[in-house]
Amino acid sequence: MSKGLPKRSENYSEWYNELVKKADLAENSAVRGCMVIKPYGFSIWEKMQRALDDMFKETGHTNAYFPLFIPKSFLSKEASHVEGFAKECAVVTHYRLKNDPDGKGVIVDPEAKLEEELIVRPTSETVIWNTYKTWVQSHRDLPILINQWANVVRWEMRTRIFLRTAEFLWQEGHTAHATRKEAEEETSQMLDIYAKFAEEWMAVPVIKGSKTANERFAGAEDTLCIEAMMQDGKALQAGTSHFLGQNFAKAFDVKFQDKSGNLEYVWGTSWGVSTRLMGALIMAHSDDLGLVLPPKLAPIQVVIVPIYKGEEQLEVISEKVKPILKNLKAKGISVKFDDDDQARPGWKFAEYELKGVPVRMAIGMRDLENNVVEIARRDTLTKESVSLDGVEEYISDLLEKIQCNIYDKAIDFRKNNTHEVNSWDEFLVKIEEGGFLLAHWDGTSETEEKIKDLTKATIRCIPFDSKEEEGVCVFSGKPSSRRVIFARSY
RNA sequence: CGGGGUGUAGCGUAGCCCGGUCAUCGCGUCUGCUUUGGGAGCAGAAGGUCGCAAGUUCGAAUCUUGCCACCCCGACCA
Repeated sequence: MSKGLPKRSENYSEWYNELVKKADLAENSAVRGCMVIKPYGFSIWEKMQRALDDMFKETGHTNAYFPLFIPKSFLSKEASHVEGFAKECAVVTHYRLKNDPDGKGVIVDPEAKLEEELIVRPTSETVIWNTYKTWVQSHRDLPILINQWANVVRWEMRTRIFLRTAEFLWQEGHTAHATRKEAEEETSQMLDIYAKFAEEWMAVPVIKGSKTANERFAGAEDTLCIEAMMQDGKALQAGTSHFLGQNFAKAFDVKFQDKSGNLEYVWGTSWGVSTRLMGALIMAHSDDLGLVLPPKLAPIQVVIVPIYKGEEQLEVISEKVKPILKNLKAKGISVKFDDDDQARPGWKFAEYELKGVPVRMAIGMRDLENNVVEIARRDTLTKESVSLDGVEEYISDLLEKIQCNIYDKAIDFRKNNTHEVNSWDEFLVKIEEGGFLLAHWDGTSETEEKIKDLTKATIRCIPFDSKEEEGVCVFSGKPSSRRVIFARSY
């Protein structure tokens, strides 16, 4: 482990790449655009999965699994859906290899060509709706509330670890309902869950809103999203929830008989968050010393570093630490006692800072004499001496404080980097400074496109909470009734 | 797919312009002793098809050509 991370202020993306590697979250793999998620990184993802999965279950969803491969013909059934994904699909054409006749390794057996080529799922709407068709006949079969945890593949031209990889892990919820209203409610309920997760677990404040037509999911009638701001001022879409209308029901002929005996098309939703959230988590809180993890998602919440000379002192300290470990664990706090003799305290301090462990306790003979322990916070980098009596309570309160503090910090950052702009000149200046711009927009795709071409900024969302307000489009001067959020994004 | 860059020990690098004891240095690893309150010190040791292939040459990490991989910037996207 070499020391030192690039500075965020000097090269943000290099800082990010190095941090991901040095904190042992993930690394690039032999396959271009794909990543190896390492144990430390994966355990954060597992914590995210657990929290989200619990929330899905609480709202009546169950998990299931649909296949990785999709018949090519399925993709072409929903016109806009094909258009959205066709350019980035991996295609399976053969099912067998054979030894190269020239003796060099293996080749694809030309004899073993598939009759119908298979697409590696970029998302599963098509297989799932093709299945729902057989599951739904009556209104009694509805709603269907299913989620799956899976990997998907989108053949991206440019990839970035966690933020955009060719293969990524995610969950995709796919629900079917009898009424438009119910499907719409589901769509917004799931968005609320994502927002709650982002804010309460990840400590990342998000803005809820809907996407413009340009940014909408291919195949959806409406796409809702949560948008977060990263420390470089760029926006990151952290989750999406789609109201599919009857688009997929019509494409796959999914009908049900309602109470009065009429045949109706089913209403659908789909919603997902991915390992991209790992990128959001990293970029929202971390600093030049390494990761800063919210306690609720930290694989190790507290690390105890003994400071000692010789076996005997370590013995004494270990004895004192034992009940603390036990009590913290009893409170559901994950704690590690690092008595590894191979590394010195200073090295450990730096290492756990790099890995974002929220609380560090250092305990040596000097502390024992005074019945105290030194407690250091990762988020503020402050240290203080705390009495050993009732230290477990103290830690448990501190973890909550840290969770709140990093959320507050992120919210302040967003506030300081969000600006209302009212003229095109102002827009051009502010967009270079980064952050979110609240501006009036005339509602047309043409204007949105032009602004994107000129500034690389897109409309991240039309926020739900934006107030009705008369104004004129920042670009075209046409009338507008509410502000939207413009930003450069990941 | 365009434009730029990089490829030398597990990791990070010097050397490349101007071919010849040049394979450099740091981290890490191993051994021993001393250390332990912010990335330890000393002594010793191991570790390399210089991305791959062909060519030029008496001689190639260095020059030429081709290929491969990765990174950055664009087009595309969660």
